[in-house]
Amino acid sequence: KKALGIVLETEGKSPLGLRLTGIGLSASGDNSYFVPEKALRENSGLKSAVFALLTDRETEKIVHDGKHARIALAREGIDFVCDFDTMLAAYLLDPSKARYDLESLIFENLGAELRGSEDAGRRASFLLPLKEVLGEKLKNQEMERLFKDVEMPLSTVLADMEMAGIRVDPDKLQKLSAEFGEKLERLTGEIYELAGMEFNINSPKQLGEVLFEKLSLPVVKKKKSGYSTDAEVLEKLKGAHPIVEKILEYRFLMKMKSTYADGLLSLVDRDTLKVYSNFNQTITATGRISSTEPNLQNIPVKTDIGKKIRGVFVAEKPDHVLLSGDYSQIELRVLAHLSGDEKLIEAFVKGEDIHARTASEVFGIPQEKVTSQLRDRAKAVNFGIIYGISDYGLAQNLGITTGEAREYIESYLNRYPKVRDYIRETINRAKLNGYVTTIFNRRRYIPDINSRNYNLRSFAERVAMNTPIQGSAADIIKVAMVKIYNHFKEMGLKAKMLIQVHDELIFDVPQDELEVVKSIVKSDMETAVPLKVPLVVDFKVGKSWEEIS
DNA sequence: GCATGATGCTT
DNA sequence: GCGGAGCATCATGCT
Repeated sequence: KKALGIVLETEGKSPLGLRLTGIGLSASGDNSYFVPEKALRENSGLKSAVFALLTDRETEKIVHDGKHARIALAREGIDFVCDFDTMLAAYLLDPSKARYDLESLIFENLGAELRGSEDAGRRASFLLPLKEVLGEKLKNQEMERLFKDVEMPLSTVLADMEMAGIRVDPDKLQKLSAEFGEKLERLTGEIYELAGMEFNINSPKQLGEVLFEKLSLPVVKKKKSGYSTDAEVLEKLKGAHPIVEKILEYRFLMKMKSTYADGLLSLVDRDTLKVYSNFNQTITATGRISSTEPNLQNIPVKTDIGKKIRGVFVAEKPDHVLLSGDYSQIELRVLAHLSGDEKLIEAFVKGEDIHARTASEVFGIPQEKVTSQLRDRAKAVNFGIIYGISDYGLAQNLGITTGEAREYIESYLNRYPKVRDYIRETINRAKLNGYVTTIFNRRRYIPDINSRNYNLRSFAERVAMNTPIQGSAADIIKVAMVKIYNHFKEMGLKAKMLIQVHDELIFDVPQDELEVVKSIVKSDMETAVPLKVPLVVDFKVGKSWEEIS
């Protein structure tokens, strides 16, 4: 196979406004070419030759940011899939870096310094040598399969998700915004009345002065720059003055209006009535995907008002529905797998209520006698284990003393001894190697693990134990996404993957495809990676995201 | 216009 | 002094 480095010049924002303005090509060493926009706009022989090259099976296509390239070329009618994405390779080699721009990679790996004026052809000439260096490193670190079989194909899946977009109902959003706005106006007046003055409620500084100086409320917590006024503080002050509850409600409604109602409205495409999120593959240190503009991974779900926001996301057409498939307790199942703890494995094999089972174990009572309060505490302990437990954090979360929290943790680790072993071994591995890994050998460096600073070291230890769990769960859902995408394509289905929210996938599905799509998604998600425990996926179907939450 | 802190939303 | 991983908004202070 002949290798070809490709650098696209583009203008505009992805995916709708993205325009191709030039192509740099380099087949080997010093030979590089630049195809300007003018040549791409006319039906020249050059243009068809270049476009043919971009889909040539016999050419190994090397690109920096293949997802972006796929989106840019889709507008030109090209179904572009690259063979080696240097951005993804660099991300796997060190997922904690702030940026993965081509210029830095060329400097770091090849020692060449590019001046700003270099054209796309010249930049393309570095892609082949860069690929050699990064590819060799991936091979040495046993990440070739993660790269070739997971991340590379996933970038195609994500590109198509970004281009698909998600349909919203702007009228519904507009009404919610107005409703929030009216309530906020009323609250603003009431807060000014109770404060005896007007001030900017959105300013933590001014709010702190009103609460703790003018109204003399007790100071619960301080921040670097003064009083803390966060929700945790306000909850404690609830009984002290009627203004506190009003402020809590104001904060909540302001969040709903500014971030969700108005924020979302500003991103709706007026022609398609869709939002086109960016699913970023090289941001998180653990291997998760992130989402921006809009962030579709933090749409409210916990409150009734929040759920109304989800109600604005709808299926694309009248005869389509939204389908969600979400992994049940994937991180605890990954922990059961990684630790090999017999009792934890048994709980999942038997299909038990895992939090109730934990409560039974930790508090030493039969499962039938577990109250909802004890179950909630056990649930917090389970989260604590996943996030890298600290007695302080658990105590904070449950409103108990650190001593009690320490007892809960000890009890848990005594009941699940191999989880204790697993945590100890993981931290030791981090200290020895300087990094931890996931089931697919994804790697994260933990530089502070041997720090003499207790805080830094403790944080690093929590990161060391959390990353293999969160990262392995990310590996699993990524594999599932690639499988599902390929199966949809093979079967010529119209169903489209729209959103990934860490342990959940959302699809737009024509009604008449629902049953076949559901069975594909179920088997691909549940058999994505064989673990020592079963993977269980729950499904919901509805016309809006609210209905499937 | 840009960076940072405080805050709050998700999994 | 602090639970893991993110992103968006507003206020504020700086260039």
